[in-house]
Amino acid sequence: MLEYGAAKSYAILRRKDERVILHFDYDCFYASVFEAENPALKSLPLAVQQKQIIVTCNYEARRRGLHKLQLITEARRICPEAVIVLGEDLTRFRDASKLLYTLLRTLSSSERAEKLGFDEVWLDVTSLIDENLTLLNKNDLANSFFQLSLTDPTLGFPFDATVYAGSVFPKDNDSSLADLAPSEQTLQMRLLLGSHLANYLRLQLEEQHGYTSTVGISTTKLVSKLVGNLNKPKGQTTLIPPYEQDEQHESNITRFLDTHDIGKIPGIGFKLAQRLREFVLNRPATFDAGLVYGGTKENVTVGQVRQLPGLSADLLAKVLAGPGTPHDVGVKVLGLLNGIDPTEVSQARTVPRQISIEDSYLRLDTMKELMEQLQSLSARLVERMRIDLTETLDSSTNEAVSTGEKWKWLAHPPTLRLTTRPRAPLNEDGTRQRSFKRISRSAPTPSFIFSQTGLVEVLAERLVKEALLPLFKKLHERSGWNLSLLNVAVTGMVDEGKGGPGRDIGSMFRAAEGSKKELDQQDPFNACPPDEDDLEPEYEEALEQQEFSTWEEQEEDTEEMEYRCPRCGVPVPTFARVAHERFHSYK
DNA sequence: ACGAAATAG
DNA sequence: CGTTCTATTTCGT
Repeated sequence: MLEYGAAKSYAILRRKDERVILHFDYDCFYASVFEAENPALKSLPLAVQQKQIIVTCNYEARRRGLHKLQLITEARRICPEAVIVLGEDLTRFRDASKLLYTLLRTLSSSERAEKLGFDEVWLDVTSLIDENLTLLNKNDLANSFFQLSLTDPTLGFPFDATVYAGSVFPKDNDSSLADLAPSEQTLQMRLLLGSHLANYLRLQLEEQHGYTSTVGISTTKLVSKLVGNLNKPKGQTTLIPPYEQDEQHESNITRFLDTHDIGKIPGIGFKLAQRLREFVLNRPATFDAGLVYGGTKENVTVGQVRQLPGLSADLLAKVLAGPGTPHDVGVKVLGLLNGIDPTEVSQARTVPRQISIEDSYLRLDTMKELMEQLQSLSARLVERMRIDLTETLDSSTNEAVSTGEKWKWLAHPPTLRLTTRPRAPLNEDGTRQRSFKRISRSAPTPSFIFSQTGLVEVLAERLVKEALLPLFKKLHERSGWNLSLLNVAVTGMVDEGKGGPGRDIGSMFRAAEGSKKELDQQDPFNACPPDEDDLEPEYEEALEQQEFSTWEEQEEDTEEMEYRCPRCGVPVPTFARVAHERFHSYK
């Protein structure tokens, strides 16, 4: 954790490129979901509509002049033969997103798999890459085999380790491997392995579920996400070394980032970009309204900011200061400009942190209409909670029989929140404020909404009366409200039944991929494996799930062939492999 | 803990 | 660029 050299008032940035991170972006995701449901659509121009706009369209439609955020009327005029489907119900997208995410997480055995929206996933595949680095036969790199599993050496794919899979940046790569410093050569090999893993995973997404994707491969979330954009759709790009700048080489990271508009950098949003542009251009804020699609705008690049004389974290902190700005923006942004991003790919969660349902209105100013809308939003919220926060109980288990319950809550959100956006709030003096800001109030979540017997509609009605109306009164004590938005949310969910390591399927994978160094330091003479009776109850469930999710691809191999643990050499029967791995992973 | 703000798809 | 409907993180209190 030494990305930033320690210093009081200024920070010295240091590269740290010890990870391999893949960033997946599913191509025109919404359109692909409809194509997966109905493959006949693949050859047709297909667009997905929400309200009055095309939110995305397939590449056949793009060839005919359709594009994102296009008005339906315009789309119809330009391409009357286009198939336009409604995509306002997000359920199918949420389901497809989960399916693909599960495949990526399972195949890469990655503890760290982070979703952004429905169509992006980061994988930190460092452990898997480093394992495979040690398995390479340097005398026959062209005929390498990438092992996806520590326990099953046959699970994986052959590949040619003398070349990258897919595209690289920079293309005109003139520096040969031998020119690079040893650390850069290692990085080169790790990224090369990453490119082949990415290629394999893209193939699996397409073969198993029919989705094409675009991938970026590098050492940080920042760069992996940006570099993927160079070859889309259905492509992948690896940002190749050198990453570190020295006398002979310019850093490819800097070379790549410097041409980007400042606002294109993830983490530099609208506000920060505006302040940076203003600072570089040395003139008051530039307007940002009224731009036509594809129109020009003030272009300030990462390179322009990065190369400003006297630039420091302190200077950036002063430039970027404002209400709500994080205190470490200076260091963070200076890092981003230099392609340094220590942000970890976060662990897979079993439940989201919050669920919210909202709707917007042209006018909402009567109590009757308010009650109806709160009722509708509440019902949708309870439905979503039952989908996203529960796990269906197997009717054959004891638990279901003893409790008579149909499902188990995976989380109990402690907080209920009501948010509104007043359209023209009336002050005491009768003047009008123009604001699109949201205001909210929250309260403890009433426990009755976790009822398994209550009808959604009934629970929703009670939620409105007992919890939401009091919150609404807190928000709008004075009369004369007129709302343009209502939002009802439950927040603060934490993964339950996940008290410590080894208590969920995710950490089983994590354990199985734990760092090689640690595993090698285990005492090889320890007795193993432990009796199944000694395992925690969660083990059985985890074993079943793991078998299902990682071993189902094997077509044969149902024979009892003897398998010896690669760590300690003891024979381990198939059914006990997970337990055995676990034994090694925890001291 | 609560409410707002910033960022992102 | 905007908007809509989300979701996450972080700030100040």
